[in-house]
Amino acid sequence: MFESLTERLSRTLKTLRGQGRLTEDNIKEALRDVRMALLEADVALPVVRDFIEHVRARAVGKDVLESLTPGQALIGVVRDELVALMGQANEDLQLNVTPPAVVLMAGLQGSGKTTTVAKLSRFLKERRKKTVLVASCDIYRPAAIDQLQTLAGEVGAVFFPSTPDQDPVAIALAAVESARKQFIDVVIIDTAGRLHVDTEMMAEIKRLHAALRPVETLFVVDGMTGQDAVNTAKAFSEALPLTGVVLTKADGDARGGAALSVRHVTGKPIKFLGMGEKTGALEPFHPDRLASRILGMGDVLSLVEEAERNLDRGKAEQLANKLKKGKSFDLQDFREQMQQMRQMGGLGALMDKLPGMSNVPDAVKQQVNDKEMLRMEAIIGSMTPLERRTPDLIKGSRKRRIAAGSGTQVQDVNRLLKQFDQMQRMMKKMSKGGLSKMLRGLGGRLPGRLPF
RNA sequence: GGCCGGUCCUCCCGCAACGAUACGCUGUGAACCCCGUCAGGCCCGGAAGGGAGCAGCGGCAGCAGCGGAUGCGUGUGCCGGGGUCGGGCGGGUUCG
Repeated sequence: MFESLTERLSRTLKTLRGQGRLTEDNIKEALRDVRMALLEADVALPVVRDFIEHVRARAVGKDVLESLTPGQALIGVVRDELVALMGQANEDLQLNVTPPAVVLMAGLQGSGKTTTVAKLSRFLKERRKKTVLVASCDIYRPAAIDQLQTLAGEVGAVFFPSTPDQDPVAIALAAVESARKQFIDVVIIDTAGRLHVDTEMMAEIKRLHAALRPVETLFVVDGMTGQDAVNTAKAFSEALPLTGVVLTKADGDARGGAALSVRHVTGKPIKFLGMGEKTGALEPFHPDRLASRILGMGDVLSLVEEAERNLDRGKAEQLANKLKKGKSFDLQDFREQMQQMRQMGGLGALMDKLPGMSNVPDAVKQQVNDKEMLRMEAIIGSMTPLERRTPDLIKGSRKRRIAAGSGTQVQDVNRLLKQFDQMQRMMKKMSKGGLSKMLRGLGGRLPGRLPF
């Protein structure tokens, strides 16, 4: 995400030269480039102007500490200002009210509202241990109700049924009532979306808001629409007391203008980022982390959190023990590691968060993309348990079978075996040289997995 | 010479024993050149949909162990019944 912005900024800041302290002169050019980068990223003009001004004010006269290049010093300032721009700290949902806490979702059609409802349900359920009830007030599009029902089943939320002939307000009130009776913690109300901001819809959502008095009113907006996203957010925030914004499709947004502008323009914090189609792909919005990420410094913090959450510690230890006993790392282990990696959102998400990855050429990134990994898993999946344990067994006719069964070529199987071989050798070395130390920090294993 | 009884040889029937088999159970099972279901991955399609199909799983063939009917077989049997040619032994009286 935000690749093009990241790329532009890091290039600019890296080339900054000068000595001793930052002066008006030596940062002037750099700031002009930063400004260009931001504008290209579709950040709203007033936002850019303010931002540059702030950076200039703070940067000028700032001493460059020893061992820092002026570029690094400026990065520090830019980073701080980015954080300030996006809202200091992560703003959590306010759920400490008499249950059920009502969350109202608003947004244009196609912004990903219904999906976000599902993602949010899952998020609340898995990470906050809340019970969730969802209801759709989108009476204009019956398919939306069905869609929500399906998604609710997937994420384990209670679905409150509604039909197109009901009044949205009636549905919403009934849903809240039902939740109260069932002692459900959170009620999420999905609303109708329109292609454009129109008064009728605004009236309806105002009615809903007045009737429900929701503790959270979240505005869902498609990050890829850039300036438009900011404008609609502004329109909504004037009509409704929004409590936060959810920026969806952030993974596909190379520029990031919306993420940077929304807060400044509307005064509302971004609370979540939607990072993909899967129901688990919702991240709390951390301005500081995102700022680091944008500047190509990576987001190791999120990465570690993610790892903590997704990696199976038991399995990791099992593997460690196995290796310690002198058993070799086999294809089964190889596969498990790949699966765990995919649970963390795949290589793409991983590399996005690792520092310095913006310097890795795209060609290399593509070489080890997620699709490739999926195929590798498929190849291993086509082997018998015996073959996974004893890869040496795999010769000509077996390779042919495996390739055919996994929809790949024999060369692909060969490549996988070769990669595995390298990995195995590495694991052996590691087990000799204090593997436990390596495994203590789970993060330590990650680089070892990259097959190049 | 004829008669009767055992015996030996031989034949038939039965019984038993053993063997092989049908079958049953349990385990194992062919990586693929076996079947079913086929995750993933693959293919065709704009899509809706189709299709091929590895692993797994469930089976089948195969293999091993256990049980084992009818029927079958047997250089089996201090077994039972019967037949017969002959050998030999014994009995005994009527007959020549």
